[in-house]
Amino acid sequence: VTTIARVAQEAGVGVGTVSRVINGSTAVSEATRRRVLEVVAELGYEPNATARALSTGRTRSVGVIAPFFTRPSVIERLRGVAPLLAGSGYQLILIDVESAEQREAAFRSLIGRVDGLLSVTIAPGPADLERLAAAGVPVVLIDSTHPRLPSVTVDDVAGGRMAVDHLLALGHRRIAFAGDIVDEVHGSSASRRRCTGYRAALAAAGLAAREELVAIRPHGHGAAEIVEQLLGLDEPPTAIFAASDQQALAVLDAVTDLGLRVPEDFSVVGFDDVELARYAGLTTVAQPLAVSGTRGAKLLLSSLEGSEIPTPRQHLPLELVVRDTTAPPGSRTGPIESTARSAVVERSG
Amino acid sequence: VTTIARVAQEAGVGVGTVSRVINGSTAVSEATRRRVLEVVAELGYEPNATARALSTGRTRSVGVIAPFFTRPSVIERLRGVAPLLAGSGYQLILIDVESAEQREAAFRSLIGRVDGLLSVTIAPGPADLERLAAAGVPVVLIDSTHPRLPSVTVDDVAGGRMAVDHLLALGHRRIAFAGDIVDEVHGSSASRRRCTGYRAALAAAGLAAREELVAIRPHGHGAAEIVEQLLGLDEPPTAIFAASDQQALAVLDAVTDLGLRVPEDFSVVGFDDVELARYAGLTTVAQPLAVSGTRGAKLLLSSLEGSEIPTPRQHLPLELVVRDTTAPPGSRTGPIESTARSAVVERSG
DNA sequence: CTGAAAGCGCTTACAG
DNA sequence: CTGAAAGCGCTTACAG
Repeated sequence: VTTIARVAQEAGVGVGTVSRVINGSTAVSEATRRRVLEVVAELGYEPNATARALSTGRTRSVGVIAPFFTRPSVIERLRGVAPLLAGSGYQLILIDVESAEQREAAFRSLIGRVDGLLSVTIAPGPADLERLAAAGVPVVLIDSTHPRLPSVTVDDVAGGRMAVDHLLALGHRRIAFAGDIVDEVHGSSASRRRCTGYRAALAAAGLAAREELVAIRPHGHGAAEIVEQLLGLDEPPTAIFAASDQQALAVLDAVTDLGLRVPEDFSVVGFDDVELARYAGLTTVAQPLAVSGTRGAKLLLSSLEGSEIPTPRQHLPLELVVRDTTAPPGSRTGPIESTARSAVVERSG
Repeated sequence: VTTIARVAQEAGVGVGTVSRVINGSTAVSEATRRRVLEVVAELGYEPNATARALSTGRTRSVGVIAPFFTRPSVIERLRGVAPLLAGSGYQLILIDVESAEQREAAFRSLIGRVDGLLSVTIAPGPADLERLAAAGVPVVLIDSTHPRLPSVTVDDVAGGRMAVDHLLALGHRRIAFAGDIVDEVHGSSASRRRCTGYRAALAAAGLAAREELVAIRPHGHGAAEIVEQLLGLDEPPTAIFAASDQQALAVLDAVTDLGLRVPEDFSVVGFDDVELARYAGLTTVAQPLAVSGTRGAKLLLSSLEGSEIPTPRQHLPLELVVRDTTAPPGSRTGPIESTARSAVVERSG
């Protein structure tokens, strides 16, 4: 591998001079500049980014931390950040967090590796935050907040209310909630906030919250189980609000497998408005995912440039998108028949 | 920020000793080991990855290069690689290529930044390849091949044949092809190979290829235009094979917007079997995307460990998945009516 | 305008 | 078992 020393030798100059022409310093005579550039091209020299980073203290890359970054909602956020980053000359280091240990390691492993951090859904703990601050690494949060960090979020509580208000307006009275589990890996308190909105909407309608209608599961898993359980109740719900489209889509599948028709027999509302939701015809609370990425990236880029951030805590609007999975409650009110139930048992077996 | 020197000073030892305990060298007395570890914890010391990389020549990270990595098909491939990489302790550096310049810079920018490279769809050029080889950076290709590089691919030509054979078996005779444009950014010769399969299937059926039925466009764009053009022909096609699900889905939308019913009036076959395809009920040629990522990652990890790679060129199986967008050709044979056409004009205006 | 040298924060033979 | 020192490949004051 050709190094700067090799180039310097070949061009008959000092390494400092080579460094200067590479970095576009003006203090170089046109003649030497030309000669050095010639040698660089000839040798196909490319400066070692690691050495450069160590020397300058700048890595020219930003880290993006996200739990399960291949989830559709995260990807749609990334669709917003990638172009901005690419345009700014920063490299994108993606840290996928899929376990508690990875979450633990994520923030510390990035110190000295990145100039800035974009953290989706999860936020650094106090210790990491201090380290990050000491290292001068700006952090921007997407889908979570922190008293001392810029963030771009959405009003999840209001979103939850929107979803349930829609169901209430259709005439539903027994409305279930399917939430994502909140653990240290996912850290999705968004699900919890949406549940708060769910409860608030019910309360505002004068309806008592019924705990047997609230089901919390790891995201995307156990939907069949949830549905089976809910529909097995003496007074089964006629509709469900899922804290994410992923969850909602899984519920939709499970309900359909049970032989119920959506929305005639059962209504489903999701959250996010992921691309899939459109194809599935899912009624959902839409949040501008790509925009959240763009905004987050912009905030980070500003911090990186040392600019003042005028509005460090940005809120994005929510919108209810009514499609084909919600309707007034149908005639079916009792528990589902045994044949349908046996279908579930088969499935989970 | 605390450095190794600070820790050494605080612990009253040399930096070499600190380094040794951090790296688990056995040649350290239990007493000093304990003391150093104490100081490390107390100061919250984390070794600087950049300095470490420069010193050892190993970055402990691998680069993944992909054009438009947020495309569903690429994401599904990444779903295969992320867990493997995370499990191996390698960091994932993602290089999104969205322009010719980025493609140009992608490979060279990674030298000295990564220990290995996973390249999706695009392959390094001769110059980059040489540099990579000189730097000792192993490269593995996914969805493309190179005489000197390990790769995991699929038989696109055969896939194209499968799609068209299906359409032929249904009775279609005028079958169009919608391909992704092949440029230096995307470099998707997959589309071209699938077109080869398309032609081969037609030829095998004794049908002449009609060039006016072959449309090549940038992926995901211009589907409406393609459809309008095709259906405006004197002898319009009754079916289309799209080189990707993304393309197929766009075609589907365009056809539906024209007031045609799918599959009664028009059949559509895609390629990939992306998650969306299932929800859209798209008939498609399924390729194991996640598996391609897993295999690629495995190959790379093996190279990184210096192991011999038994089968450097892996082929994954293809499978036709028949869903709701294909059926025997219906009665509609003439050009579409003017009312329907005006709808298109509106749309593109 | 240019070279020699120090320094970035580690690791690792080399002595002892 | 441990310290001092060289070296990784750059950048950047500092002299000249």
